Amino acid sequence: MGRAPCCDKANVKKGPWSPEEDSKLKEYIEKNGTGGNWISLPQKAGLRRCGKSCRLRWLNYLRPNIKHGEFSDEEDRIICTLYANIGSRWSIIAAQLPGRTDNDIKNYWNTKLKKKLMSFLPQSHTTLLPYQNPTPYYNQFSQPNTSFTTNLEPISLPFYHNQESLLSGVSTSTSNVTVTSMQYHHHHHPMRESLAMFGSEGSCCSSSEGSFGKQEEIMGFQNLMQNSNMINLSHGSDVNQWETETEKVNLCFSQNQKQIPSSLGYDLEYIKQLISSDNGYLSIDENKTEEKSMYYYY
DNA sequence: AACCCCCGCAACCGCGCCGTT
DNA sequence: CAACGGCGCGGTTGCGGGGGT
Repeated sequence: MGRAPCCDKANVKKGPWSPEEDSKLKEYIEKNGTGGNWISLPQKAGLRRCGKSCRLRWLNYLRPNIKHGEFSDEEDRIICTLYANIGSRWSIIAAQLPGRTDNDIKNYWNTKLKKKLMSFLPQSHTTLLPYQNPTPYYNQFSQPNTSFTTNLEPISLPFYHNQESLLSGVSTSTSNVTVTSMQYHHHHHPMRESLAMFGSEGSCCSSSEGSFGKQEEIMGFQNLMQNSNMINLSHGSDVNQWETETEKVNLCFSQNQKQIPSSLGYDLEYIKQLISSDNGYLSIDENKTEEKSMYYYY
């Protein structure tokens, strides 16, 4: 019992777009807009294409102000910073890079940037990563949360799907920008899941048959970021800022009528040790209570 | 010159969410 | 409140071009 196909696959052209198809689509949308209905658009525009295909072609290639070509160092830095914090949420990352599409960034990351970065990653950073049973310590009723600061220009993460699912707030503190986001629980959340891995004994992994899966990659990447000078993920040591963060997170939770799990189960000391080691990037203030630390990451 | 392999990118696909009925 | 249709997202695929042998 699969989902019904979105279009008549038999009568729909697939594969690369011809210049004629491009101009038909462009002309139609420039004249009429998308009409809020991609499914019926191809027929109206005289195209034998699936609506989804038209949408993709328009968004990734035909719409105005699309930037193609080399990514700048600044763009690299933004991509790396955001990937380290939110993972492969390409649409959100793309929203911070005017003219770039999520597809572009995804391809760029997978083919070039990741390799570039991993070439900086010492072997030890991939082998010492504690990969243990990724038992989720959050439960389905908890709203995962991540909070981080960067030295980037202020950015505002877009509300995602709906406000109950994702709350985001941006506040500035001196030269730093603090971002608090809550993401709906179905989506992968690298920080949450990375931390969830730390906690328990156990050896089996149900999520990936490979020896170095997605989460390890992100963890390794976060380690790399911490140990390089590419970005500074340090949290401000300002207590007021911390309080603001906590309030913000609490606000998010109260707005959602959600409960923070009473016992998250991971070894906080270990995490602290890990994160605050080396040159102190992504450091956690020793004065912060365990409870606050939990709020901070969840 | 011919073949093979690798890489990059455009496009496809499946799934989850949301709004509407 | 459930069913349905449409949209958007992230992962994956496959084609074409370029470099190496």
